[in-house]
Amino acid sequence: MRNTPGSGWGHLASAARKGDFTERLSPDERFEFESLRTFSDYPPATILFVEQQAPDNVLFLLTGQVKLSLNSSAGRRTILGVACPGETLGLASAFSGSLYDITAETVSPCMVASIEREIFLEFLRRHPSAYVNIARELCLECARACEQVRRLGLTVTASEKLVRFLLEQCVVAQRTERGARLFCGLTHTEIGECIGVARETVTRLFSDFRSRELLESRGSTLIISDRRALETYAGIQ
Amino acid sequence: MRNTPGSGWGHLASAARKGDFTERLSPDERFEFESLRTFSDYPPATILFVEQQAPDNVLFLLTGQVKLSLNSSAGRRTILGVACPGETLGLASAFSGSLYDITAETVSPCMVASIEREIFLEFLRRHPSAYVNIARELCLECARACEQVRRLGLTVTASEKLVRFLLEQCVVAQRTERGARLFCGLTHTEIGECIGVARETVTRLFSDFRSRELLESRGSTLIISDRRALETYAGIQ
DNA sequence: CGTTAAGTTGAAGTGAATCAAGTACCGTGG
DNA sequence: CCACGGTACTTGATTCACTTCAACTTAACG
Repeated sequence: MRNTPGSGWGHLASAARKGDFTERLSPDERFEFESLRTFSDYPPATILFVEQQAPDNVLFLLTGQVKLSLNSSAGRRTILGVACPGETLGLASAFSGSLYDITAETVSPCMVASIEREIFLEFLRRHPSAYVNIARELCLECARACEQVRRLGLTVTASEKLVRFLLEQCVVAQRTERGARLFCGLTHTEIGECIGVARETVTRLFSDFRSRELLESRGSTLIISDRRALETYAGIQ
Repeated sequence: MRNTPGSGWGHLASAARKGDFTERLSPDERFEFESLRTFSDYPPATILFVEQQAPDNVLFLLTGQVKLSLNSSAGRRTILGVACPGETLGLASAFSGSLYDITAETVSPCMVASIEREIFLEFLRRHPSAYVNIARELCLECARACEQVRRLGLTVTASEKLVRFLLEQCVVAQRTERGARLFCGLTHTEIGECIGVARETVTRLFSDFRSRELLESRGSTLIISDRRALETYAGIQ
């Protein structure tokens, strides 16, 4: 289950997440907005910004996937999720001007549009209607953080955590005759960081699920034949 | 440590949190905005809205404290925090129109202003400048959720969780000659739900801390004489 | 083809949950 | 005034799910 660029849930989830800042701008506004942007390309595993850093720019992800995480000084980490093209990155901090509370790291090669914070705020002042988009994006950020609180705070056992996590991913899975088929480009370490359990526990749970024929996994591809069986095994409902 | 109405951290934290929706509205806008509101009074322990409920109204907390939590169908709960006067309640859901992802419950007697969602959105359409306030409030919601992810995901031991939680509260504590003095109107059960540990563990940790003279507690009042000692004991830094 | 990262599996240790029993406190009403 | 019920807090004993450590295999990549 290696971390092949572009193999994350990201590109699939984009349909569900669908952030797009230029939506609902008038053609004029959109033209002006786009003229303010500068573009950068980043290879995989590039840190775009880290916690405690001051936000100088507002970032818009155009292509690629970006891993959003919270890190402790003790080296612990929790992954909030993977941002998809169209999303803004760390907008809550960039807008409010407070230090970033998350870290953003590219997973695949990424193209990012960037606008200097002050210029962006100035644009907003001149075109308040663009705030609709800000608000929508901020709602997405809230929802993402809430999801993570759910994952970490409302689950008891490790298997429940993992099963819930997998079922969340199923909303973007392909339905096949064998069951829901989904592509997970995250390593066991990263899955562990998503749900707050140790790497080895993820491995053990996967092989446990496999031996009980609750799922099949080959490489980054998972096939969940019987959602219901998985749920009941993990003690959900 | 009983739950006396009005004795939560809420009224103290309000200085730090300071949400106020009418800020940065022109006098005219403010007048119109205020004319749209209807008012309600609620006794303590009233549920204002629950998860999965559709947001029909946008709520503004005028007086009192409101506990914000996430609940699982299995009866598990995690408390995000306590909203203070001036804050909007569940704005991310109310604005986006998606089902509430949190539950709001009054802690003390509360006065709440309410505007029908459609009317509120209409007001926004006519006065886009009011979006500044929306965005600011949404940033607060994001920050609160992120804090909770930190509490749940980036701490290892229960004592670390509790110490970090207490130190967070210290930002609004009174400095006395004996140390930081703070008022915590939450029960052990609720503290446990804040940091994700069992009620008994909270009790044990408090008595442990007390016996090591890391803090004093009488009723709802806590005195932390030596922050540094607490931190090192919990393995922080 | 060697080096590094990811995955796998076993054994051991432990922190915290759970269960259980008892105490302290508060308001109410006889 | 005291018995009563309810809630919160306290403490001990037990259990177990998960972490940690360690050794090893497998896969990726220059």
